[in-house]
Amino acid sequence: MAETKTNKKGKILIICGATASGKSQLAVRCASLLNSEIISADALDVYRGLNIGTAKPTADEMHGVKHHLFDVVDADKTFSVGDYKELARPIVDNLIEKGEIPVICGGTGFYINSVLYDFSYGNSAANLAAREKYMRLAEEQGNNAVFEILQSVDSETAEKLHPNDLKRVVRALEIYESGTKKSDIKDDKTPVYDYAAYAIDYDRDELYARIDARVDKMIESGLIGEVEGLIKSGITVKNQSLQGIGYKEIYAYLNGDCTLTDAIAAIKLNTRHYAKRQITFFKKLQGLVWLKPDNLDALAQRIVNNL
RNA sequence: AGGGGAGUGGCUCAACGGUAGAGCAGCGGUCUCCAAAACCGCCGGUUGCGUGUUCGAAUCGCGUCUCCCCUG
Repeated sequence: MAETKTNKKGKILIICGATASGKSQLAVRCASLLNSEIISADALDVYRGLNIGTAKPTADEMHGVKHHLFDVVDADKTFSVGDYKELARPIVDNLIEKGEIPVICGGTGFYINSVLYDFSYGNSAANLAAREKYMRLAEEQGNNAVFEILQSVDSETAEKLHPNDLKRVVRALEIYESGTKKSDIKDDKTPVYDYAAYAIDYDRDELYARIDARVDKMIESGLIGEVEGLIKSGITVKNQSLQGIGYKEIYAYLNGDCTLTDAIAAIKLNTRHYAKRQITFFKKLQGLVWLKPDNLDALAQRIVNNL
């Protein structure tokens, strides 16, 4: 008998934070020291063919550490948290079973949460038909019309949402149509794993400067060609993959909607906004330690020693 | 040098006699299957400078500085 009282499944290391803060490099060093593997938690790294714009680590930068969840779907496919959770959990569990400490590294907090917690996400997968129906209604009669429907079927959820937050209002309706109410969900908010989480905390100015520099480097490295290639293979802005920062702007440029200068400026700006949202999101992660920038090897050593 | 136009929050612009509005940027936040997405909120100007007219000027006059265009 003597099952340990803890209900946690094991220990994992999370390296998260804003884009361009050095997560990937730090994670590789940690995984190296731990002799473990990295699981990416990034909404765009999962796509094949998106390399430069996503700043995916090169084989060289991986230092022989095994990386998971890169290039697992084609660029014309849709992908969402549910898919992510389904792919990530088994990998994490396998590593734990082997006695290793999996290193989850990424900037998509929403995805990280999906492995950390047992959220049920409304107990219903995306219902495209319903989604389309309500989106059309919103277009024809306005956001409020859709919001009012939600108020009538699930007022509790409606109270928490702003009428203009169409995506969530529609999703709540989608859940309602599947037979449950979003407000009926009572998920346990206890982490499934025992975890340690770190992020590198650059001063805002410095982070923004790093972002600008990285965007310029992406252009130099051939981001435009990468987007051209995707377009040639039939990918369009309608595909999630091309809606990523760096991709949609270059697409607009190639489409003649703006100058290259404008496109580059837009990529930088959107990336800064994105970084800010990431920081806001991660502030909610319990126990996250914000590290002051330092030599990455030293930081990794400290992190590992504290595990 | 002469003629014309413009100077308003970090940027682009609105108000054209009744004590200055907006978009963008910036900052904060939300987030349970599109999350590199979507959404919400907040701060910030006394209007180049000086002077005059007026009960009252960003708005009118004069002077001055700066910028742009045209002519030479």
